[in-house]
Amino acid sequence: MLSAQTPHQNHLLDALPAADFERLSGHLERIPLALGEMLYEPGGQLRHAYFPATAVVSLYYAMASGASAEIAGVGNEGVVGVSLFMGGDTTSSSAMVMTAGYGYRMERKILKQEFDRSGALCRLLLLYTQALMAQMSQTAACNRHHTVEQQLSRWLLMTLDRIPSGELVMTQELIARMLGVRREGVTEAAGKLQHTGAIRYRRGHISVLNRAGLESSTCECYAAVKNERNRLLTEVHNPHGAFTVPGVPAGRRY
Amino acid sequence: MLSAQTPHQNHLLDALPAADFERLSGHLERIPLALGEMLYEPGGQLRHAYFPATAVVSLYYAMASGASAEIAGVGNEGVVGVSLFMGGDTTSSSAMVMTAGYGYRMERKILKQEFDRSGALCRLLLLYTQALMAQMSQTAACNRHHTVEQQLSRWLLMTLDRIPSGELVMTQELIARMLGVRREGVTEAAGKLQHTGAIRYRRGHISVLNRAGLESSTCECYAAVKNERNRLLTEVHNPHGAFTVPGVPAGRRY
DNA sequence: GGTTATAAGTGCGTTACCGCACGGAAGGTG
DNA sequence: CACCTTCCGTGCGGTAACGCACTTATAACC
Repeated sequence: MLSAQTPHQNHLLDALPAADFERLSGHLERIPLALGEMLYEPGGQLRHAYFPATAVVSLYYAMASGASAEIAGVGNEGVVGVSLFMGGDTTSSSAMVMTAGYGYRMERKILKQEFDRSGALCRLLLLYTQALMAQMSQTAACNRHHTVEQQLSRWLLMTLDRIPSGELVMTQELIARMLGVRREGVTEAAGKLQHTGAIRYRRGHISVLNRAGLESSTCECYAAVKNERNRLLTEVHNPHGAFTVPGVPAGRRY
Repeated sequence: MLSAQTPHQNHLLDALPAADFERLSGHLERIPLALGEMLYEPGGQLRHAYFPATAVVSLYYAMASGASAEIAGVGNEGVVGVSLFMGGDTTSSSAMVMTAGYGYRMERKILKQEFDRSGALCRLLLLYTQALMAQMSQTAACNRHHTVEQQLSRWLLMTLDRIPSGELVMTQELIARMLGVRREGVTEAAGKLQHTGAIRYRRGHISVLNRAGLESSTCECYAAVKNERNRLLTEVHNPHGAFTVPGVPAGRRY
């Protein structure tokens, strides 16, 4: 379980006022999330919500043909399982761990209870859900109009923003499934990015050498999603803002 | 304003228990919605939420290049302006009336007040928002994998489900902008559908002659969105279910 | 009823991506 | 070290959709 002194590194949890956090901390279970682990599948009953810390999770839709497409990614900025508090309990999409790491999970019942208190967590969850919708919208538009190279760059940048290091453990095959394109298409696009020096590739590992290079290769969608999230969740990125409780040592939040 | 005896024909409003509806009816303003009318634009401050009755509204994203892509459609099953109660107040997408008709609008402040009561409307709005997210997800996946003809069929079916008649007043140009494809692409796809006898086209009017034909031309996405919406909002389509208040004449709801 | 704006159809070269079938390389395993 | 699985690179024909230029039709308007 989680102590108030631990830097837990999920922005939503971090943004909670001390009182709310104290009430919940005993119900937050720190768990490892392994690459490829399914957090939920279509129609399955969700039992927990997951707050990623160092892990990154993909929400994607699997078609009848076997093809798939990522809807949105979730990392330390958000939570997996919004349908728990939205009331639907499950979804028609799937959630898979794309970058191994750890996170915190909370039981469905506890989350619902807390949500129904209409307190800080409720407000944060709703705001995050709107940010998630913005990401979904952008994904839909991006799928329609942008090239594989642009989308790959976007995907790398968004994942990079969610992990502590500059290295992604990630096969092209998996990226291709998420982008909903051929594996060869990813190979080709990644080759171009490697050629310009933006990334370096070696068998399941991508090192980002030049962020600016990626940013110039991507489409407007990356910035659009990021801006909208910042707008909606400023206090989450600014923990000494509205939610800071007087008397709490500055060092409590990182 | 709206009397409780009026069949208002928005499923969310109709699903409200009598007590909740009474409280709100004075704040619901029946308004015409004209083709092409913008209900909101990116970053603009929303002042009302709109509950379409016979009108159909498109939520879409406009890219810097001028290209656009529909994110989701909203008709009598939903509400335009979820960001009002989600807390973000505005969005990065736009909302335009695609089929003229009428609807009901409610002031932002009133909606927020009611939402914060955590009553029936709150619950319905959250469930609808999840259904909207499912639609967005499906749009993203559909954009990635399906042909223009499949998407056109889906689009026609979804619009058809939201209007009383079998005739859509709609130019190919506008459909193309919403699907994010070329106008010629729509011409070609519509030509095929007309050839098989599914629809009939004449300068800005589409008559659906054979629903089953459209359904066989579309992808799984149409049924997926519809099923998920039914799952989430069953009581909305079954007004004599959970929300029916004893003592209210059966004829009150149509 | 002739004019005009708008909507819809057509043709053609171009392009991005697909599907498939390989060959080759990296890295873990016995 | 040799092996073998997994991952990555490449080539090639096929195709859906694009961009552009243009014609034809339809309805509305004076």
